[in-house]
Amino acid sequence: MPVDSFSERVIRVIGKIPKGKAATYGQIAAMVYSPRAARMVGQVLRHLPRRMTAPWHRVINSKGMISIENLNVPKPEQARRLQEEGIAVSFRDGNYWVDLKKYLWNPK
DNA sequence: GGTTTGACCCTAA
DNA sequence: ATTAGGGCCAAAC
Repeated sequence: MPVDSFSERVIRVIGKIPKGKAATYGQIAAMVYSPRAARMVGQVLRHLPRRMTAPWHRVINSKGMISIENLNVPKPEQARRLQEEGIAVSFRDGNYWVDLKKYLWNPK
């Protein structure tokens, strides 16, 4: 029996993000019925196994910035993965940015 | 068990 | 417009 843990729900929701779109942490938190647990979403991804095929790279913060740093996965890799999906990523002030107006996932 | 910790977000100054 | 501070809540310790 699979446990209906917060982590499982988060991973499940991330798997639904369509290619070429991006979602924010807060957005995902809201979708798992814990609108204030945005930070937790990041905590889940922090412990994500490397073999995970889930599109974790489509998750960014509310400003459209890639928040990753000094973890097992470097920022440039996430930026490149997004670009490969057709998402424009710009580099500003030492960080990568995505235009949320264009690429934010609009779930139903 | 309690305490600490964040891939964050929102508000106020 | 930018910056600073506090809240959040589940997982890790």
